[in-house]
Amino acid sequence: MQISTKTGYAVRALSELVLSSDGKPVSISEICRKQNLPIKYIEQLFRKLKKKEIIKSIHGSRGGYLLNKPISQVSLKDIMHALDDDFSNKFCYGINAHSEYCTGFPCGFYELWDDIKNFIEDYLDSIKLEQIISRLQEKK
Amino acid sequence: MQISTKTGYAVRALSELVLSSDGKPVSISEICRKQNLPIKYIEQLFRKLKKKEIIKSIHGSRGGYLLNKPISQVSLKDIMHALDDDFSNKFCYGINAHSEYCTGFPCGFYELWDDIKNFIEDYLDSIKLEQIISRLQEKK
DNA sequence: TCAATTCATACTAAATTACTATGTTATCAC
DNA sequence: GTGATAACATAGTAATTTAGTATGAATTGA
Repeated sequence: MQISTKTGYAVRALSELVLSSDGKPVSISEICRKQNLPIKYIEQLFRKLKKKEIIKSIHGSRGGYLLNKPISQVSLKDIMHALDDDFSNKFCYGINAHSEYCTGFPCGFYELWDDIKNFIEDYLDSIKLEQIISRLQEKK
Repeated sequence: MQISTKTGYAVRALSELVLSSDGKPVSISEICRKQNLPIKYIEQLFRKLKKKEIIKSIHGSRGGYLLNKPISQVSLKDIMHALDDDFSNKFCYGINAHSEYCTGFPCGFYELWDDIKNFIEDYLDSIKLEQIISRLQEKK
């Protein structure tokens, strides 16, 4: 029950993308230089974010990435889902299905875990990149 | 960002403890037989729960465990904290402190992660063993 | 043509997780 | 007082996950 380093990196990288972009694509190397992040790892994360259409890319020299949606329409939930393919499934069913110690599905606790998952996902979905960035700017 | 198997096991075991106890201590072997859980693993978890005074134990033959608080005063947060020593610290600071890719503490994102941690912890603290057990009984 | 970029896959070291193994100690029933 | 049944304690371990690195190919602008 914690935010992963991966999610933390993606949020830092996406924020930097937004702040550095003035309509032109921003390269991963620029983002990683400014935010002190591992280039090859962020490349992987950005490809996943692109697959989910959170960002788009431009190939070649002077290429890079651009946000594909308004910052008010990209949530922490979106980002986490993009990075972790079966985010939702893992939440309960992944707890102990396939284990000999699982008492079958759905067990008596299923709805509990499902409610928790939904509550937390709704909350994470309410946190948009827009807010994250304006928090950063307030601090300056 | 998911509930661990460990937490799942502890909730199952504690619920079984409450349901099986009529004032007398319930042994781990009985709990694990009824709930299909690994005895030696649950022993470890119960020792941690005892250290945090969620349960108490009685040694020897006919011994076992008893809840140490009313079911209305044991929350999911309490259980998770008992099982995972530095639950809170891990949440943000553990994201990437000590990593060469951490930009220092507190970084511009610290308050974001901290707010998320607090929100989720408050929510988990609102879920009491009492509710968990009454959910189980509704289903019967 | 070259440099800068994204794209793709495979590999890997370290940490974590979910256990098992091997005991010791305490208490009750007989 | 002996044996069974418990909790208590620590060490080990196999599988998985995490957070990367390595090595390259494909694409495009200057």
